[in-house]
Amino acid sequence: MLGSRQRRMEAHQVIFYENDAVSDVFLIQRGWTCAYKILSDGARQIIYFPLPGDIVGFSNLVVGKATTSLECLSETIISPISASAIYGVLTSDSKVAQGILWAMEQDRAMMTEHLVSVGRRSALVRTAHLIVEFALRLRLIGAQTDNSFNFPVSQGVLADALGLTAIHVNRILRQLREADLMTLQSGRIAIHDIDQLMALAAFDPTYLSPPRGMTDD
Amino acid sequence: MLGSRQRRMEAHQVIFYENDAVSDVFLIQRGWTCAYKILSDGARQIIYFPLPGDIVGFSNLVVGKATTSLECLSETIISPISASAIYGVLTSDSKVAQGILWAMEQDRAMMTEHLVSVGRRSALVRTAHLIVEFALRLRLIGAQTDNSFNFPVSQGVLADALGLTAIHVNRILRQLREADLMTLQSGRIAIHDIDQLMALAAFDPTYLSPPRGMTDD
DNA sequence: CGACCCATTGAAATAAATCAACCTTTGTGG
DNA sequence: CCACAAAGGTTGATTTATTTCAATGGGTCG
Repeated sequence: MLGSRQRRMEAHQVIFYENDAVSDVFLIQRGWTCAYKILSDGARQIIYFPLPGDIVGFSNLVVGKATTSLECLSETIISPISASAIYGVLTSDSKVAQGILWAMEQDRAMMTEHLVSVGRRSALVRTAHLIVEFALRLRLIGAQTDNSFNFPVSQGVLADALGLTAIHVNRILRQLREADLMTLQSGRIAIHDIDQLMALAAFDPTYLSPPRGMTDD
Repeated sequence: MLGSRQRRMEAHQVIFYENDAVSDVFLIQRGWTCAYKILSDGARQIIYFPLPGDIVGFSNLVVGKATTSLECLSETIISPISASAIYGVLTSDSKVAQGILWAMEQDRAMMTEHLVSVGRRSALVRTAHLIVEFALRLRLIGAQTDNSFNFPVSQGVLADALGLTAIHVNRILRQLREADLMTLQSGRIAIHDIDQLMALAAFDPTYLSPPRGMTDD
């Protein structure tokens, strides 16, 4: 079965580095990770944050090596899936194939939003947008019951995701706190007013939900 | 055969708008296009520029509607490919399936670079990077023989791609011109020093080339 | 000819980065 | 258990990149 093999990893461990020879794809079973690139000047740009349920590294399949690095932000459980398993599935079970395509699309949709954020949203709106995305994704996978959740992401990491400096992220978080929208404290986010936060971010949640007929609803 | 049906479109025509019900995917046969999103404040973020040989709109397949808009920048020829054709191909011909996965990856790789650009590269470097990407892609598809090429992209459009204002793009282009690296004039880019331009952009071309065993080399 | 889009340039304003300092928490080794 | 280092967080002052505002000129198309 897809994803039966499991590997446990610690925070700050790297699942793969850019350019590593990997053809496996990884299903995140548990924990927070981030996919990023390092520039020649050492700057880092996080591309997106794979969470449980996400499949990461389709690039590996096609290219035979990793095109981004993937690092654990918390203790994490992953299931490697071999290239041949994926190809096998693509050429036999069309229901599963559709699921995989959906995962690819999910991926892509988040990258798209991310790009829109970094290119055209102010630091404040951009940050709010990412936080809302996290909250909704966690709700979708059932990892968030009340309006708060663990958030093993330092302000520096957040900065790399948002294309900002850690210092500026800190100031933005203060703004969000002082506006009573949300608080980030000791590795935990508490959302005080999700509606206002979504309004601030002009957040359109449709890109996060699977299409009709995909789930059992 | 995939891509035998052809549609001709004019510059500024829109192939599909975000949220249009389309399940087709499109093979660009000829011309320049751009995929973008419009924000609620009217700002536009271009996600990437599909060129001939690219397949656009895998999202359509999975979601059943377009997740970005796709517009022609020049006269363009496209071939619609139905969802069923894609699925059919995915479940029979694994050689073609691999090609399609490669196209998806290509897409993704360009988006990644784009995101890295907008998040972490200066306006100058970012602009240079995009121009170099164009030059190399055109060379790969055989559409560029000497060191210049048609470029039906206004400075405003370029700005939307780079997350800058048209005015600033203009100033950046002046810098590139005055440094004798490249010139953009009346819809044509002339590259004077590709090596220096690539050095400036810290351009790593590997993400543009198909993997070993994919082509006939 | 007039309208519109695109390109260009200057000056002023602003968002975010950088520089610098200090504080808190966490983990580590003596 | 304390001392210390290391990482992360907070805040202020200054600088810089980029935007915004404003104005002008060149094409092109009806």
